[in-house]
Amino acid sequence: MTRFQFTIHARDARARTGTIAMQRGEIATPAFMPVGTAATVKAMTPEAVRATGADIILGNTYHLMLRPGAERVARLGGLHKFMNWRRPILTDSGGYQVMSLSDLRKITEEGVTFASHLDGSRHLLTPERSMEIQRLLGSDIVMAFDECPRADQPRDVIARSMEMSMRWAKRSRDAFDAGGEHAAGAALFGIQQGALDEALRRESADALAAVGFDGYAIGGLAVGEGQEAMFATLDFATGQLPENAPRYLMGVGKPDDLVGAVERGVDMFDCVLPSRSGRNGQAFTWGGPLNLRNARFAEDSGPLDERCPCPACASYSRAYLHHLVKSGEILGAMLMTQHNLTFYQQLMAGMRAAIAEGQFAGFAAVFRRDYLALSPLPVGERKRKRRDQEYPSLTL
RNA sequence: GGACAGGUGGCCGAGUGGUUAAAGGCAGCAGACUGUAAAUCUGCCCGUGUAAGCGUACGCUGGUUCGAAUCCAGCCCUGUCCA
Repeated sequence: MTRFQFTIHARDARARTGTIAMQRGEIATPAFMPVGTAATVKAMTPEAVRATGADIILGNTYHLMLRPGAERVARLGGLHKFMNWRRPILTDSGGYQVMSLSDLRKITEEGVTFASHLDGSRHLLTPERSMEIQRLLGSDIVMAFDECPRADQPRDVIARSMEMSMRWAKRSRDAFDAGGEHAAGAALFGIQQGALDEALRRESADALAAVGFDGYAIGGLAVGEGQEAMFATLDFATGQLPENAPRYLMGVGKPDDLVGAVERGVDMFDCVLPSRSGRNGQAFTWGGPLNLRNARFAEDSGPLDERCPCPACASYSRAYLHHLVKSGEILGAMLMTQHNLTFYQQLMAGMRAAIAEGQFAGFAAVFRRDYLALSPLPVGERKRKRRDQEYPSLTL
């Protein structure tokens, strides 16, 4: 029985492609993991999620703890059975909610007390309780409980936060290991912190390596610092982490973020963007993002993306999707999410193939040429220019 | 024919003498979204102008007033009810 095994098949400069083998299935890396916070990838059936090419999805400790409750999920046979996703599930520990719900929580060395965003009830999340919840859910990849701080904090705040997260990482390790049967079959990932600071990232990476984890996540990025700063951090952060374990960049990102991060040695990603943006009318394509609410799509009979194999592109026009999105129809959210998740998986598959063939640099260059355009114009100008090129007859 | 009620910006709808180019919602036009408090949020939305500003505007016409979407008169139109 395969508990957790990461095999690197090929390297191309700093990029790698490989396989994570687990009890519930294999994960091809670099991998993108759709986010299913509340035991559902919103607007998608699990069958449809799998059809996009996803090998693994996320669930969330904080949200499932509040509703329906980890103990209830356990009584119902675990998260996989509950939501009918039989492949691997990674559960975030609740660390992100320490930031995103910062108005509703209080942090101490012991842990974080949340006032539920649902009913105000108080819940103490500690490394130990987070491990217990993730065990009750039946998670395949358990994330250590951390504090994800905002990147714009002073260095000493970031340092203290990181140091506490490292103490919590050790507590997470100990609590996870006490998990008996679950611990024998699941994997535990530690999370590096330290914001944009190389020395703090180094310190964090060393602390995690000393404890020992199955995989290493890079946390605390894509929290408003901008792509340039994020890439500058990844330039040193991936190299600080163990070479033979998967590196997981949490919460990232936009398609061009993924390409740049894989280029810098990242193996795994998760992000709400393809699913949330899909619900909000934005489609990702090889030619860049499109806002399907825009009037220019009202009579565009072509598919979202010529090269996309998803059902939304095979059978429906931009005009129809424009109509569905403008009308607030549920089907619009479904088809847009289906497309975006498929596009993300196609992008990952393309990167994996390019790395295997030693052609990653060329792949990245072509991707950027089409997705971002060559022009060094500011984003707004660049978008306008691309639009003008793509739809000359509809330009106002 | 009569009695009530009412006619406000693309639509619905506040406003009953000055702080009103006129609340709010919808529609429309854009933008944002990165380990999901999100099928969400933000901006614009009479014309012209980069802007200050200027012009026009609350059914129509006239009147009262320093000042009218708001008060008065006549007319036109809509709804409900009675003949």
